[in-house]
This record gives sequence, C-alpha cells and structure tokens, in this order.
Amino acid sequence: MSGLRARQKADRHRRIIEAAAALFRDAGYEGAKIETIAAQAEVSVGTIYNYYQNKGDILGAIVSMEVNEVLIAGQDVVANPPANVGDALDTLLGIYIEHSLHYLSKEMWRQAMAISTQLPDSPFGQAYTALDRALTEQIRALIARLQALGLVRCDIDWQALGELVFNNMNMMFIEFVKRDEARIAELRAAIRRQNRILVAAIAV
Amino acid sequence: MSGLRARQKADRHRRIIEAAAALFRDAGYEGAKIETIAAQAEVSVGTIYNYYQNKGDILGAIVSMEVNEVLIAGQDVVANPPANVGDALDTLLGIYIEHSLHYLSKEMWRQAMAISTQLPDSPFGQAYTALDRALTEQIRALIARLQALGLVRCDIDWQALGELVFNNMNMMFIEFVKRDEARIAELRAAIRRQNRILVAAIAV
DNA sequence: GGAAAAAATTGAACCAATTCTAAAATTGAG
DNA sequence: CTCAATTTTAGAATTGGTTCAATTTTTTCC
Repeated sequence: MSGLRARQKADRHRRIIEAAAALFRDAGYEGAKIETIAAQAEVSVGTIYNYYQNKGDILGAIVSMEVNEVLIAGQDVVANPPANVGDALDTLLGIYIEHSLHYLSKEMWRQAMAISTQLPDSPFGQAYTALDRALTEQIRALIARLQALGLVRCDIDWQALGELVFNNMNMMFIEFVKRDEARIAELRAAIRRQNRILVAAIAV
Repeated sequence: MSGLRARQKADRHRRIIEAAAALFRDAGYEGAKIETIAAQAEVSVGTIYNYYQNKGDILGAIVSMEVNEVLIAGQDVVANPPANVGDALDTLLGIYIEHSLHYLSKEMWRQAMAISTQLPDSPFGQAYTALDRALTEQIRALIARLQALGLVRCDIDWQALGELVFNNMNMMFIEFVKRDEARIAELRAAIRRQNRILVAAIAV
C-alpha cells in the first residue's frame, strides 16, 4: 500500500507546491498560470487537479504551512508570557504579524483571504477557518494563563475577550495587506493602541 | 449636455443593476452570466463593460447602495442614542446587522468581501474600503457623543475604541456570512457579549 | 512472471469573463 | 436638417481555470 506510489505522490505534491510558491511570488497569484505551474512541476495540468481541487487550494496549502509555523512559535509565548498584560499580548500578536510575510507576499494573503470568504466550504476555505479558530484559541489560552498568573482579573470573560482581540488584529491585518505601502511597525503600533483600552480594563 | 443622453445612460445603469440584483439573488453571483444580465437589462455585453469595469463592480454598486442606506439609518442613533452605553452600541450595530440581508444574500456578501480584498484598487475595492471607514467613523461618532453626554469616561481613546468595535463586528459578520446556517440573533448576542467587556471598561 | 483491477496521468475540449472590431444608431451643434 | 462625434451593438477572438475520456502506470493476486 505504501510503496512506490506513495513516494511518487508525496514527491509530486512537493514539486507542485514548490513550483506554485515560486510562481506566486514571482508572477503573482493571477499571473501564475496553472499550465506554467504544471510545466515547472513536471506534471500535467490534469494531475494538478487530481491533487488539488482548484487553484485556490494550492495557495491554501502554502498558507496553512505558514500559519502552522506561527502557531508553534506562539506556544512558547503562552507557556512563558511576559509578566505584563500589554507586553504579553503584544508579544504574541507580534509573532503572528512578523512571521506573516515570511513565505507569503501581501498579494498572496489577499488572494488567500478572498478565497476563504468566497468558497468557505472548499477544502481551503474550511482549513482557513480552522486556522483562524486555532489562533483565537491560542490568544484565549494566553489570557487564561495570565488569569492563572494573577495578572488578569479573574471575573473577565476570557473567551469573549480572546475573540475580540483576535478579530481586531485580523481585521487590522486584512487592511494591512490591502495596502501595499502599509508597514508592519505601524500595524503593530495601531493594534497596541487599541489593546491598551482592553489592558486598562482587564489588568489586575 | 444633460438631455436625453444622460437620461438614457441613467436608465441603462438602473436596468443593469436591477437585472444583476435579481439574477445574483436568483442564480447566485457565479451563476449569473454577464450574457444573461445583458439580455435581462436589454443591453449588449459590450455595453455592460462600458458601464462597469468588471462583474465585481456591478455587485459593488449594489453593495454600496445597501451600506449607504444603513449609514443614513445609523445617523438617527448617533443623534439620539439610548441612555446606556451597552444599549447604544447594540442599537447602532443592530441596525447594521439587521439591514444587512435586506437586499443582499449571504452569498452576495461573500463575493463582495472577497472582491474587495482581492482587488483593493479596483473601483469597488476602494469604494468598499471607504464604506468600512464611514461605518467606523459613525461608531466613533457615537462613542464621542456618549462621552459628551457623560456616559463614557472622557479619558477613553474614542478613535481606537471605535476601530476596535467596528473591527470586531465586521469580523464577526464575515464569519456570519460564511456559514449559511448562522442566525442573526446569535450573531448579535455574541457581539453583545464581547462588547460587554468594553462597556464595563468605559462606562462612567 | 503475468494478467486483471485499480489508480493516476495526460492533453485536448469546454466554459464564462473579458476584449476587440467594424458597423449601426443616437445625439448635439451649427 | 446635416454632419461629426460619441455610444451602442453583435459577435468573434482571447484567455485561463476546469473537466473529461482515453491512455499509461502501479498494484494485486494467482
């Protein structure tokens, strides 16, 4: 069952993703023709559609890798948060934001976000929603941790608060990728300013 | 200059929008072929492209009408807000949300949102961003009004707070339109729960 | 080792948005 | 009323994502 066929399959997956990632970066998502990706990956167009339901799912696979890395990096912050609520939030969200343009260009993010709202039931659409939820859960976990450490009032609704913080950051990030000239430093500063209101309300 | 030609132009605009709106609702955005819209509106395909840059811009025109109506309705709340911070926010956001599915189906919203992130520099992309900003400004105005009425602490950063409230609502709304089975009542309840944290922090 | 079954690959065909072109219609100015 | 400018029109051409029937490769089983 897991012989030559499985190895070839994994290899083709890899080749397709690598070819697509290079072309998306190089020519942009729209500019990257399936035909070109196929040629670069040394498979046929039909094979690509055998591996991914549509063009968006190829991008989706790349985005998922990126976000999963970020989730791993975030675990450290949750485990050992700075001893100050504002800094703790800033550190975690900072990791998300600073990582974000590592593998993905703003244009790729725009496309990924667009596809995830356009086709919420496609494989990628569902995966993207799951990733958002995972990020929300991590922020919630951080807040719960800060509560356990006695840094956040324990009567605070950490679930609602986690959502609030994530939703705000995510929306700010969407606006950030929509403007090519927007800078990461300004994005972080704006989010810090918004979170300051919350921090004042929830810190012990 | 503004004789018959201008009237016919306005009339064609109207016919195209009406035909498109009906078809988008009926067959969905993807299902509505430009050819069919053209036939329904009694113009040619070329004429549609003379009036709108692309299919998305047609949807954009419909979305803009919807949001502009909502902005008008919101003015009343800002002028005469309920004498309670939580209720005031709930009333304003409630208007936005309750109106939202009046002319537009969830699928139309999904497409509109997708296009606005996918093509932020297209006519519709820019218009959509402007509408978001207008909604944010209205929320900010409400908060400033509540401050003036002595219901909100005056040391609160109303600009950052307005953004925070809008961003959270908008993100919740995006998730709402992504799930066909999601209900308006639940959406409002979730947003109320999140805003409760803020209200506790800012109310006098 | 070889035949039959199962799975995967291929590239040509299909579809809908968009663009383009040449002809026809409409308008406003003089 | 006539003419030049602008707009509309029909439809053909283009483009790129997606599908599909035929073929090839891999596996399974004897």
